[in-house]
Amino acid sequence: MMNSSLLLKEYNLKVTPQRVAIVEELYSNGHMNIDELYKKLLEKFPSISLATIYKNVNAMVEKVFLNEVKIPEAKSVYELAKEEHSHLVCSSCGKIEDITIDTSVLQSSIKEESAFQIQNVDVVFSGLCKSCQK
Amino acid sequence: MMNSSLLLKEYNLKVTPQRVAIVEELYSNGHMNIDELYKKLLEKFPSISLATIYKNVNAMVEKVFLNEVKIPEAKSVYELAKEEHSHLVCSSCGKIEDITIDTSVLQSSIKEESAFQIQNVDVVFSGLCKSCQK
DNA sequence: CCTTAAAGGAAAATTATTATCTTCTACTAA
DNA sequence: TTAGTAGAAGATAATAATTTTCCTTTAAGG
Repeated sequence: MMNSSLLLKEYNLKVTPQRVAIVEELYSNGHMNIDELYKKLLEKFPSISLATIYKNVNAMVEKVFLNEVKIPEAKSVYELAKEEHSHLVCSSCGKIEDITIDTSVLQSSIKEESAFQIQNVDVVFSGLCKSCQK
Repeated sequence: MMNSSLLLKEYNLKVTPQRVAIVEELYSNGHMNIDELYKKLLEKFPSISLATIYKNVNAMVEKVFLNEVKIPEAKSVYELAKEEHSHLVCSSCGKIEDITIDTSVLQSSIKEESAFQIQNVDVVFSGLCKSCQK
């Protein structure tokens, strides 16, 4: 269970039923693209507009309440912001999982090779999930 | 210097002046998005169509002659396929650099945490390039 | 050369995203 | 509580991005 309204308020987002639904969908599904969100919300709000999805997702990404995750050969998905983590994507069924890995190892190797001042690391693993391995 | 024609042939892509130009632009610029490619090629081929860029880039990606690189908060860029490597992106000026890192460290930590069978890892570092640090 | 499969270009068709406008609703301050 | 208001929703149009179609041209092999 989660308190979506409270969360939205903390991020200075006005609480509306549509926004609450977006948050709850993402909470229970983990990662969804625009289309999936739209189709899901249509069930609850038969007259919801796709523009509403776009506007809200964009607003939430602005506030860093949601993160956009870019996946190789697939549409971007969105997730509720949380501690830093990486992603596992099944190249067969598309399933996405979170995984926590230690990226500090990488950071240090960068320092030696490049003059970049690193602020962030995005890691996406592609492979086969358990059920697609068979 | 490089032999674009030969390369194209090796990938079973018919050699046309437009394709040669795409390869040579990518060879000298490293990473370009569709728009940048289009604008550059327009200089050489004033009547080139944007569809030609799309069709060729897609064809080359299919043949795994080009790779699409998805960058956070930016358009995808394309690069000539080569040994596995990661990317550094300057969040200020957009500059993109290649970097070789050892991702095997990550792979092993996955094995412990997840049932995924990893095939590939994409890593994108975001930060400030040397000249944007000042 | 000649033939042919495939590429280029123009334009149309799709798809994705954003903007505009009106109506409605969540929040604030009296 | 209620009235006022900023901002959200919905409908629709507009714009942008990408793909497809169709016809003409061209690269490559015989």
